[in-house]
Amino acid sequence: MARPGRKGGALPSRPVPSPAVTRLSLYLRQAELMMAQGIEFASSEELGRALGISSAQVRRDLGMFGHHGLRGQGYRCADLARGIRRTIGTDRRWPVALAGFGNLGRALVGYPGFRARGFDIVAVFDVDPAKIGARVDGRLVVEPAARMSERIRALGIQLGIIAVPAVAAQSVAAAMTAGGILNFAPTPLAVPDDVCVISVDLTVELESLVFLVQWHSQRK
Amino acid sequence: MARPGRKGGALPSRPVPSPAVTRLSLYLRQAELMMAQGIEFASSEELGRALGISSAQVRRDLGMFGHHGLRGQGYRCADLARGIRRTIGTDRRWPVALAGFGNLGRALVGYPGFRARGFDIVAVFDVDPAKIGARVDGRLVVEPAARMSERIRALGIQLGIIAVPAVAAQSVAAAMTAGGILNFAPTPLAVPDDVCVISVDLTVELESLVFLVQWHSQRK
DNA sequence: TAGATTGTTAATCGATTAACAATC
DNA sequence: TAGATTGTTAATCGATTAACAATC
Repeated sequence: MARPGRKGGALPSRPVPSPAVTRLSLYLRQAELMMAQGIEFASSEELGRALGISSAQVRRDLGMFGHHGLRGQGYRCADLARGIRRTIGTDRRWPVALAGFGNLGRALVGYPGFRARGFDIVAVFDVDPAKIGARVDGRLVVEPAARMSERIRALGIQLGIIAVPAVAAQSVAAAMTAGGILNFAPTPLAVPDDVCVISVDLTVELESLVFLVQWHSQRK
Repeated sequence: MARPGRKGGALPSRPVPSPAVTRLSLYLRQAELMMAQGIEFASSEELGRALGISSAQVRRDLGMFGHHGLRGQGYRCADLARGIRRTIGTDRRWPVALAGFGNLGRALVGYPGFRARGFDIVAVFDVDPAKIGARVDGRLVVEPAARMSERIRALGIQLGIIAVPAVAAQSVAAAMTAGGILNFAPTPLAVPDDVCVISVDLTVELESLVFLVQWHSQRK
């Protein structure tokens, strides 16, 4: 989603098959959690309660993607998790390229949630000569941004993360010839039609929060 | 959204007055950018084109919050920026508390976009004795998480950021007695009715991206 | 069977778009 | 004035909710 947003606001990317996709990730996580707790079946009511989503919404979302439960019993957590992974496409691992090895880039390389969910950052790029050649996580080396396009092709990478300053983001995006880009730069990105962009804009989120806090306190 | 922010999916938080709020931040940034370029007036068409939003949407969004243009001329960038800041509540600075001084926490403290937009991280907390007492950014010291609640009250802080592991997030949220929480932990948060939560879930975003990439390539 | 819960329909709600009269 | 662009209406589109028959 380019959620102009939720999420984030990317420029040309395609129409999203609805917010249901985002919730699919939440159902997956919840199903995994319940499995780990030894729970075999979860009803739409239980899944929804844990996530703050109505049971009708849960059933509709899951049905929409062909994930079925058993009447009277609910959804088998193991099947549901496996099924959602297949729907999302994370029933295999995805190599990821990262552009920008600043504070945020460093945090993303070390983010445990990515690896645990099937994403491996396998290449890191920066323009800063002082960073190029630096060891990353003990297993990678920061490469020059000028090589990015070539390396992405060579490694068969389809996903990229942009964690560079806003002024550099557009040119980095142009060189990031991947199928999908997760953009953390606070700027809209113009990309070819066949590239999907999801933007995560930290300042926008914090500003939305401030608005909510004020709006909420005024209405009391 | 509690974006779900969008974004994300937070548990009890109130209904959001629509995605228009998120776009307000984008209009603000664009208006500031245009001002910096010496542009006095911007039409809804120009604002929209720069952001990938239709001109009708721009006019409706701005009108909804009482921001008016001049027929035949467009919106005066300076007035628009000032007006949106007032609507959002960022016509003043906001002190922010940060819980969790791991990789992500460190990146957020140094994130230039926050400071530039009126947010000052004025207190940082962690449970790890090895981190407590550490200098942050040359101007702060990591404080013990046990003191968080008390310190937030003493400093009059209304905004908090949670950047701790998922297992710890719920208890941290309970101690974070702020009006609004920006949650980076990949877990739903249950908070009192008068606390707003926006969740930013990095894994969910990357999973949505993978789904989009696949969906997009299948439809060709 | 009785009890529980799905899958799906119809109704509602909300957000977006198209169009154009108003007006600077 | 003529040209441009807003503000707003009505139409459309999409997502959510409520309800319940189907069925395990």
